[in-house]
Amino acid sequence: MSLHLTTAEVLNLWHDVHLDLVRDDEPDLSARQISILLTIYLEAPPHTVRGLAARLNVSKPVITRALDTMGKLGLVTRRRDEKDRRNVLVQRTVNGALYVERLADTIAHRAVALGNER
Amino acid sequence: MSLHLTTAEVLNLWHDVHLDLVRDDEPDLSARQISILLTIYLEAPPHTVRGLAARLNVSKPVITRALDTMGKLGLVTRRRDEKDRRNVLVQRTVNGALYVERLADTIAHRAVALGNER
DNA sequence: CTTAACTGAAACGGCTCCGTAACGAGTTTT
DNA sequence: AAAACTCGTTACGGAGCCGTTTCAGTTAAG
Repeated sequence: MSLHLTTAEVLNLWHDVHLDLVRDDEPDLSARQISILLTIYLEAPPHTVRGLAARLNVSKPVITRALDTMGKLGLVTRRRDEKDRRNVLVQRTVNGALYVERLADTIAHRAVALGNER
Repeated sequence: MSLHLTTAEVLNLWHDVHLDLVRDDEPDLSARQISILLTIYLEAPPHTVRGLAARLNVSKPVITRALDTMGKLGLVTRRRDEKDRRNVLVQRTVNGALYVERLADTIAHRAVALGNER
């Protein structure tokens, strides 16, 4: 996939993808959860609670709770850092990778559809 | 703005924009609210509760509540349809238009930043 | 004119998330 | 060894959103 996109088209892309996300049966993640998930899957590890909180400019409990929720959904896992046992390392999972991949597919599909309209 | 975007870059765009949305002080809209808002501002009127519910594949109370919330935020307004007083017509506001415009700016800015990385 | 159909809103109980403050475990400092 | 510090979690009251059901107002059909 490789596309030209204008400002108006990017807004349409935002609209279309959100429409798809709402329409499917999967639970909608909040903006914060999406940010956390994509940070974990797109940026280089290690990822700690404190680091994620600073990166998103939110409090640590927000991260803890989001990890709780996404952990139940199987999207991420936590593990103690043996080097410094105060830290918790947030790790990727197969399910999480699949989720991100599906999101990418949804976006790509909608982007291509937009491109074809012209 | 006019850019080439690969699949991986679109995913990064999703990440970056959500990061911006989380970091600013404005209240984060849910995926459903975003869908409703953009449907109202991008698609041709008239927009009714029933129509929006069908378009998003959700129940009518979901729309009613989202309109309540976004109404308080000044993003949309409701008005009775005088032709058929059962209907409620959802209308755009100046504040809502500004919100959508700012969203477009955020996306565009991040997209351009992505393009410059290459 | 009465009845049926349709629209959007309100009511209810349940679940999630929020922000703040406190806490236990682990580490570093003195 | 004790104090100070750091990290992530838990506790608490409050707010928002959810799905379902119920309702009042309006229109169309018999």
